[in-house]
Amino acid sequence: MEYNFRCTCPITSALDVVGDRWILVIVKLMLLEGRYTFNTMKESDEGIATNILTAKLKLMEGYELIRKEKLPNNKKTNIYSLTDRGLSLTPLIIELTLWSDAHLKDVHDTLKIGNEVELINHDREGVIAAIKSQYLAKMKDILNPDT
Amino acid sequence: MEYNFRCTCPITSALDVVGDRWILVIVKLMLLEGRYTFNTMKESDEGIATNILTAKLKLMEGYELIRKEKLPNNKKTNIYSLTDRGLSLTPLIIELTLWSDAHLKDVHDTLKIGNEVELINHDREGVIAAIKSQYLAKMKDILNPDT
DNA sequence: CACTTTAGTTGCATATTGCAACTAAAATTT
DNA sequence: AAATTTTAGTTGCAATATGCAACTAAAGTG
Repeated sequence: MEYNFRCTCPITSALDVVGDRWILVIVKLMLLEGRYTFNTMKESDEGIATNILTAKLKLMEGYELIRKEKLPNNKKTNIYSLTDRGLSLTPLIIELTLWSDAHLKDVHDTLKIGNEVELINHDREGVIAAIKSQYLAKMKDILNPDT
Repeated sequence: MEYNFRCTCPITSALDVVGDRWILVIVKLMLLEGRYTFNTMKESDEGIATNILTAKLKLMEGYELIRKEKLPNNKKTNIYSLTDRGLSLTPLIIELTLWSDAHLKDVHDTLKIGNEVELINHDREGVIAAIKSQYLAKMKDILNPDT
């Protein structure tokens, strides 16, 4: 994978990896909406085009943010799952949620915010840990139905 | 300002505003590197082209992430400063720093990380508050030299 | 009054994103 | 087992964003 960093700054370098229009959206689809196949991702509200989805999934696999595998009994469906590296973007997702709640409600009238913000403000670390462990448990169940 | 949101998701909507290659980099230049004029920003390590810088500053002003003003005694130099909305992106910047430290050191050998990560891990909220208050004090000093 | 600084603009090339239609293999239905 | 549907893409083309390099105009400086 050809990383291409603009400079030595850690912040800019992180943005060289995840600073685009789609990667963090895809992380959200996987982490918070439980989507783990190509088709369920393409059917999301965001309406991502299939060529873009293909390209971004390939890129994210190269960056080791996600993994692509198949179940033993199905040669067709690809299961995409977040790696630890991808999962560790959870705090970023959390901060985007908080920023939206604080700053976009007035300019975006159909913005859909539930009670996540209160939960996060009450126990940020707990929410992050819960999201991660629920994700891992779910994917383990999908990839290792027994055990 | 014509916001254009893909859907009702708060995370995706936040990315509709700041999810590009430059906006958060510019926030960093202002917040952490003390740059507040066009020329000092263009001279940063990131090497941003002047047409892009012009376009992004205009966009950020439209989004009310930054403000553009002049000092009374200088009709030439524009002073760009972060609004509260822009300043509240600080936690996002912090998380990008942490993610870089945890995940890019091995693939980016010239990545420059100091002791920020320890400070953040020791007192995240304190670091965020300190960055914000130092920024506000500095800009106040520049825009209101007396008082 | 010449020179430099500041903040851009302009023209053009390349890269990224987006749309719509199409495809091939695997799985499912009849 | 043949036809249909599902899954995961690919392909061609248009539009938008990013990048490079040279240029400019107004303001400030020596």
